[in-house]
Amino acid sequence: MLSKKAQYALKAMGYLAAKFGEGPVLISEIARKKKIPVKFLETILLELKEAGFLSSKKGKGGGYFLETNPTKISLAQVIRIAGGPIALLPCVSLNFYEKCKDCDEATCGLNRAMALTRDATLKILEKKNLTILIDG
Amino acid sequence: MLSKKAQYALKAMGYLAAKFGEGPVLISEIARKKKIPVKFLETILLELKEAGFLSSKKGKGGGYFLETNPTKISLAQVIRIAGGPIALLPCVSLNFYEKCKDCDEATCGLNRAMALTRDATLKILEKKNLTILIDG
DNA sequence: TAATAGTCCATCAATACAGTAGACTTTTAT
DNA sequence: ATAAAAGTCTACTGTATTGATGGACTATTA
Repeated sequence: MLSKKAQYALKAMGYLAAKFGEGPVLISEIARKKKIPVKFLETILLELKEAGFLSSKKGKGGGYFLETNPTKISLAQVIRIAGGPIALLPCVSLNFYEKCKDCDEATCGLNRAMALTRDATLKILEKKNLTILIDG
Repeated sequence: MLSKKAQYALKAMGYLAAKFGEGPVLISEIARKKKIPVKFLETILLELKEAGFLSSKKGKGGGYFLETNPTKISLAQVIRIAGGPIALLPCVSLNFYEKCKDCDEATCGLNRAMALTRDATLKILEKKNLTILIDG
C-alpha cells in the first residue's frame, strides 16, 4: 500500500502537471482541489522540491510549479521520494536496499520471487509519467 | 512493503512446500529453520489453516502440513491472507476494495495508474506458486 | 511597508505492527 | 490411565510509523 504521503504527492504532481506552463500555483489551491491537508502538503511539496522535481516562488504571486516537462518525470521517481521503497522487500529494493539479516539471498526462494514482481512493477511505474495523473 | 507477517507466512509455506508429502512438521522446526519467532508463527499458521491452505495434527507426532499440492497455491493467495491488500491503493484493490472518500474513480488519474500496476503485479503473483519459494 | 506566500521546527495522537505470556485442548505412546 | 507432546486460543504490551497540526520566520511584491 502507498502511504497517504505518497498518494498526496502523486495527486499534487498530477495537478501541477495539468497546470504546466501556467506559472506558480498556491499550496492552498492544490490542497483544496485535491482534498489534502494544507500543512501536510507543505512538507510534501518541500521534499519534492528538494529532490529537484519542483520549483517554488515566494511572496505574492508565488507558489509551486513544474519546471521540467511532466512527461519527463516518472511515477516511480515521485513514489521513491514521498513513499519510500517500491519493492515488496528491502532485500530486493534497488533504491532502499537492505540486506536480509536471517537468510542468504543467493538461495532464498522468496528473494527470487519478489525480485520478479519488483521488475514487473517498475516496468510500469518507470514508464508512466505525470501526464497519466491528469484527471478526466 | 510486505509486512513481517506476510514474509513469515511465505517462508513457512515455502518450507512446508519443500516437505510436501512427508507428514506433519513441527511449528518449532519451521521457526528454527526459517528464523521466525515461534509464538508469532503459531498465529500465522493458524490463520493459513483457517483459510484452508494448511492442515494440522495435534498431539505427539503432530504439526502442520500441506494437503494441497504446492503448485496449486499461488503467492497472491498467501499474501492476501497474511498481509492484506496487494494493490497499492484501496480503491484499486480487488479483494480489499474501499471507495475513495475524496475523489471520483471515473476521472481520477491516480486510480487508473494504480490499476495498471495492480494488474502487472497480480499477473506475477497469481501465476507463481509455492514451489518458487523452495530454497536452493 | 503591509500583505502574501513559502520555509522551518517542534510536537502530537492514533494506529498498526511485531512480539509475548500463559492457560487450555487434543492426541499418542506407554 | 496417564504423562508428554503439540497445536489452539485469548489477551496483552511496547514501539515505531503515519498523518497531521501550530506557530514563528523569511522572502517577495505591490
